[in-house]
Amino acid sequence: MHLLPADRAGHRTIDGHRVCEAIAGIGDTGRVRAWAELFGLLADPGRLALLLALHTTGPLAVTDLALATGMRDPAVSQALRLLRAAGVVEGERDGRVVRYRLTDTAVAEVLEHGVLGRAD
Amino acid sequence: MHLLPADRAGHRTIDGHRVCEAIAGIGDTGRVRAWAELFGLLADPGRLALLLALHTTGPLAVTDLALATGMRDPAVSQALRLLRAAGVVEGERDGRVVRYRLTDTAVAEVLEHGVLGRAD
DNA sequence: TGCAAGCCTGCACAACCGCGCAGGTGTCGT
DNA sequence: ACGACACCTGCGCGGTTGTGCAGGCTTGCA
Repeated sequence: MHLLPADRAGHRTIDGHRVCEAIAGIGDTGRVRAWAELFGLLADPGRLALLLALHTTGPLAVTDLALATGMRDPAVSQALRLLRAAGVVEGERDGRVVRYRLTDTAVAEVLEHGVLGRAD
Repeated sequence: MHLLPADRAGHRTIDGHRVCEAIAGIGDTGRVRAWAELFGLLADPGRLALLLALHTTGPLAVTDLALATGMRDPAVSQALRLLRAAGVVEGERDGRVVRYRLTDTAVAEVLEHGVLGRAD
């Protein structure tokens, strides 16, 4: 198991074999980056509150989201823009109202297993 | 169910009842903040790789972590400092080597249910 | 048709973050 | 005791991010 990329070959190691094991555990760099980006979307209290609201009560309008979270509507709009660009939420127009809903199952599961359903 | 905080009472709403439902779904603001902070720790590719390595292969030294992730040791040190301040990892000294291990069960579960054990 | 509501955008500001480099401290081997 | 090693810290830089304000656009209602 020589998973060590060649660009870092001439270095001392403490445990040696464990390094390869760790590299295997880290896995594909692209996947790590993708997940880091996803976690970054959850790293803002405003966005996290929005996603929680959308996850628990389904489609919601921007104004109601602003009211529920205490944010101003431009902030909500901007947050939803990011989330929409990431494919996490989708908005559907109904007259002059746009209702957003959560579309990403990975985010939904992280919310469910993570922040909800936990005593601590 | 009038969960709407008094500071935002004189506003129009689209759905009304759903707003209270959403507020209930969001829950305690402090908890949301705490989780957002936790997700923020996972939002960096370097830190996420470190945590994955620690989670899959157990205690690891700084040098080995730097080798496994491709980061330089000051970067690893700084990342571990943040994680240690947050109570996510702990370091144990063994001579001039410090081996770190994952101590936060919430982070471990998010890693397990989230980035690992998933086909997409 | 005119007005208000709902939503989006641009701009400018401040704050934060991650990184690399250089240098410091404590520990082990000789 | 001396040098090498493992780890940590301070400093400064560049890039990114969240936010507020002001204004524009589309839609519904009177």
